[in-house]
Amino acid sequence: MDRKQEILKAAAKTFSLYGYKATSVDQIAREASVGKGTIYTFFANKEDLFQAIVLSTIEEMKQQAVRVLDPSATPAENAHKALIKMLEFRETHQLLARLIEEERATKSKAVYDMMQQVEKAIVEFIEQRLSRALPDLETDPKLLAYLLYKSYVAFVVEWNQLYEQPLDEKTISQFFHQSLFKGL
Amino acid sequence: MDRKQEILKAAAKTFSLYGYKATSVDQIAREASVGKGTIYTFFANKEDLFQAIVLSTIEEMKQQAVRVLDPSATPAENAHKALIKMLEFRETHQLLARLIEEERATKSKAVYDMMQQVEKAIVEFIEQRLSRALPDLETDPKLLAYLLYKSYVAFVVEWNQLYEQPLDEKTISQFFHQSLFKGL
DNA sequence: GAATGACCGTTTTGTTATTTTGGTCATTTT
DNA sequence: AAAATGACCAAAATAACAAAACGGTCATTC
Repeated sequence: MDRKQEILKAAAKTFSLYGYKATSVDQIAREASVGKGTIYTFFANKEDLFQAIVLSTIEEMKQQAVRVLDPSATPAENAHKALIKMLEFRETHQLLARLIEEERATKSKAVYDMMQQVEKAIVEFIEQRLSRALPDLETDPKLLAYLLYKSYVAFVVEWNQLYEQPLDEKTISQFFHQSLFKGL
Repeated sequence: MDRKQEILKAAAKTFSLYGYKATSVDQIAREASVGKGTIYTFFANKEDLFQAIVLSTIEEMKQQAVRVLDPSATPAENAHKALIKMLEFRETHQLLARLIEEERATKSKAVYDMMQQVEKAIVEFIEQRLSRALPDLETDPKLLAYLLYKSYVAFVVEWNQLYEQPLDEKTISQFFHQSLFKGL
């Protein structure tokens, strides 16, 4: 395996384990069995390397979302499935889960920026699927995708932060079909 | 004016000016021209006093929301008006604006809890208006109110955190009538 | 020419001394 | 007698400083 891939692998591992800030470039170099200077021949700086890791994680997430799509299902059902899968990925994937935790605990600009990229990727994915499946929609697909994403986060992730009584997934999907997806 | 009101007035003023954590009980006592001990004859502790201030602020917000309702308007239009007004209040009112800032900058449990109460109050207000205006709704009004609140926050407050291109209020209200309010 | 680690200025962390804080309660004021 | 008060206390926050760790560079090595 070439050195760049070795570095990427080591960085993904250590970032996932300790988070962005708590991982030192020395640590990554040691894990990759590479001199520290070598890292800087492939990446401009620590954040640039971080960016590369996050980008490939986003690709992985999108692939998982594609895999869950069903050509025979309605656009609404596919949007639902894709969103649920991506939100699950966001909370399950070692790196992303670690970054969410790190963002809450500290207030690192770098981590915040990366999580924002993840958000944008999800919205963009939904938007593209939406405008492909429903080409002559009167509403702006970007606004619609953003609304769907924010609504899913609100119900799947944030509901429990505000209310004791948890919300099971059946209730959520039923409610969404009664409200959000009504006009779709 | 009696001492309790004097204390409440002083606390509201200093909390609004310096935030919760940066305001000391001594400071409030001085501002209220009252001995520190007197404060503790009316309130169990600093947070209890804070709570009282926030509760009355919430009442003020709800009153402003009621004032904006129009009996001859549709339930959707009234929900829209009330939400816009309450979100505006949240960002305009000295105390709440200060607390939002404080919550972002530090991670104080007390401030977080209070802002959560504000959120709950907004959702509850919308829920009550909704079930009064539309008594035989097939969807749970609490879920609907929560969806509306979260959607308005997403578009009115959070959109600019993710995208450069700002969203004018006309576009937002038009979009909501095409999507969220379609089934209402 | 690619890889390296000793090296550098800066930032973060650990430590201790000092100050400020929320809350109490014996005393004073009404 | 009841309400008000501020000196007082343990605990928490802050300041000041030393020491360690950090991201990034670059002369040297491979």
